[in-house]
Amino acid sequence: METRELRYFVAVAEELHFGRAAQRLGIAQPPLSRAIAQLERRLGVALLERTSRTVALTRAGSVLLIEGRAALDAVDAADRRTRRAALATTGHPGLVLVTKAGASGELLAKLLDAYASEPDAVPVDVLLCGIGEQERMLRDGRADVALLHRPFDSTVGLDCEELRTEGQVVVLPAGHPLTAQDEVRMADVAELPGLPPPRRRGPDGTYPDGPGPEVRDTTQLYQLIALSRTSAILPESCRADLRHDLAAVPVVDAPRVTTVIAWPPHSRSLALAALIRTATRL
Amino acid sequence: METRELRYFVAVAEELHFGRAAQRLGIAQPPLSRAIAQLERRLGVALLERTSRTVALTRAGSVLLIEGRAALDAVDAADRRTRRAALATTGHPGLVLVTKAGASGELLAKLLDAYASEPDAVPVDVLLCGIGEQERMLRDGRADVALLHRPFDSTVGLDCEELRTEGQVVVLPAGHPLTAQDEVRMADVAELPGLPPPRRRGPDGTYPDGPGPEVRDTTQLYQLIALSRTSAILPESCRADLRHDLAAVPVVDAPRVTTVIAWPPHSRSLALAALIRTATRL
DNA sequence: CGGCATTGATACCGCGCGGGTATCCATCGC
DNA sequence: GCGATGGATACCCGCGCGGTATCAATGCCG
Repeated sequence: METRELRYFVAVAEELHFGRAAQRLGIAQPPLSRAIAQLERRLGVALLERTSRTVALTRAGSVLLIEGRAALDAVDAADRRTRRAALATTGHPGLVLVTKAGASGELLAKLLDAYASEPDAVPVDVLLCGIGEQERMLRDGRADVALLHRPFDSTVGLDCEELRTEGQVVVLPAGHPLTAQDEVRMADVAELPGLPPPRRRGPDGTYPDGPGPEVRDTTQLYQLIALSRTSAILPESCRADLRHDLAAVPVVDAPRVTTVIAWPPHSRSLALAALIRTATRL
Repeated sequence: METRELRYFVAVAEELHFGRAAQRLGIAQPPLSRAIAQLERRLGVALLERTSRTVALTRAGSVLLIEGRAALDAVDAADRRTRRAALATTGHPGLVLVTKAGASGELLAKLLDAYASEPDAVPVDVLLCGIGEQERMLRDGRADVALLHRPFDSTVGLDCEELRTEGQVVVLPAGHPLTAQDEVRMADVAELPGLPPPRRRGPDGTYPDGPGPEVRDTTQLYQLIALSRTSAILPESCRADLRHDLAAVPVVDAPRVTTVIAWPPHSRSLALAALIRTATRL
């Protein structure tokens, strides 16, 4: 099976439309039809149900969609990491660390500081990305290592080490009545009048339904809280860089959040190993 | 990057010889030289150092060897799992479970029994393989789920659940002086005169150096112990199916062994989920 | 119920690329 | 210095990928 065939199939399976898929791939529709037919012939498996008006996935097709995406990510990762390894010999870049924008700020700063003072440290690029994108970044080679937060992020298919766990706080507009208390419980903040919980983008790029505002990153979130449009439950370390017009109150019975450092399972890079060692010794 | 190019490169990188690699791939040597040159040109990266007498990997080449193998495994997995999914609709096979030959016998039997009596169970093929091969089987799609034993097997890059932990025993020829004791310590069995520890095949297919015999599976091992050529430290559950001419003595300070059920991280199969649920409830 | 738009499949064509053979050139061993 | 070894180069052929034109089946509309 060639990656070209996989790319073609994934495009059709995602669009469920040969014309649009062909457009997305930058080829004409007939060669695409032919390529899919040939793939099915070679596999000896029907992947799509076509009714000349509509296209649907068979059971085998769904399997190939999932597995094919993973395989394409692995190929992309091979490409990117090879290119980066070549640059590394000639000098500059080193590791790419990815984390959620606006999370674990001081932990990250401490880690980068400690690592930079190691004898054979290499430059570390920091990449900030949206919620749930880190795993993909690691899998397709855009990043080498990530800071994740359990239980929010899944560490499925990754190697990881725990760095620390912390409680959570509810972040409210300064002056909100609840800020007078020194602690609250989940029940107290589950349904705050006028402050519905924000809706975050899911892994599929869509937002769940509900009354709260859609948020993409922490800056947006803070601004919306300052405007009294929403509230949020966040790890207590967020207090370190909270805006002056926000206040945080510990939520004693919120699930504890574990910050982990995670990396793709087969990495053999010495620089990565040193960074991880530094992180676990913090 | 096409899988054909990856296969070609991996062959050359493993053989470090264009002629032999071409032979292995079933093509002539010149097209192979060209394909590698083209791959290097497209990546913009030197992968091999050629000196017209010898071939060596560059740093980038080593990265591509590791990452490329993983990517090819992922593509193979997509192929195999798709084929199997198609068969599943028409009837017979279901899940493939892989474990080390001769380990966790009764646990496996209990698991298969319990699962078979579930309402919507599918047939489970059991595959036995050598030490350290299971991870590869899961990654390239030859198996769906495995029983592994920590700390011996690595669960890197896999999802898993712990099933049970147990102590270890030293297995000796019946009548050996130590079998008179009801327990021993690691120090007592570290260097048994005349019974050097067996040498097991490593992940790269080679055996470490040392005085002990090479063993590939448990049957061989038992036979060699019965012949007083070696001894072994094994999980205590091995006592259930020990030959009559062997004896086991608990080793009180040996590391405890954890049996885990492991599967590739992105599986979405309902049958697999049911099997795992059954396993964790045992 | 007939015309039209939509959408996937088929027919056919041209060229680029992968693979083959023959050969060259550099290096090593004697 | 000569042959053997091993990778690169030159050249040719045929398959296969991608393109255009067209067909065929289905759903929508009047």
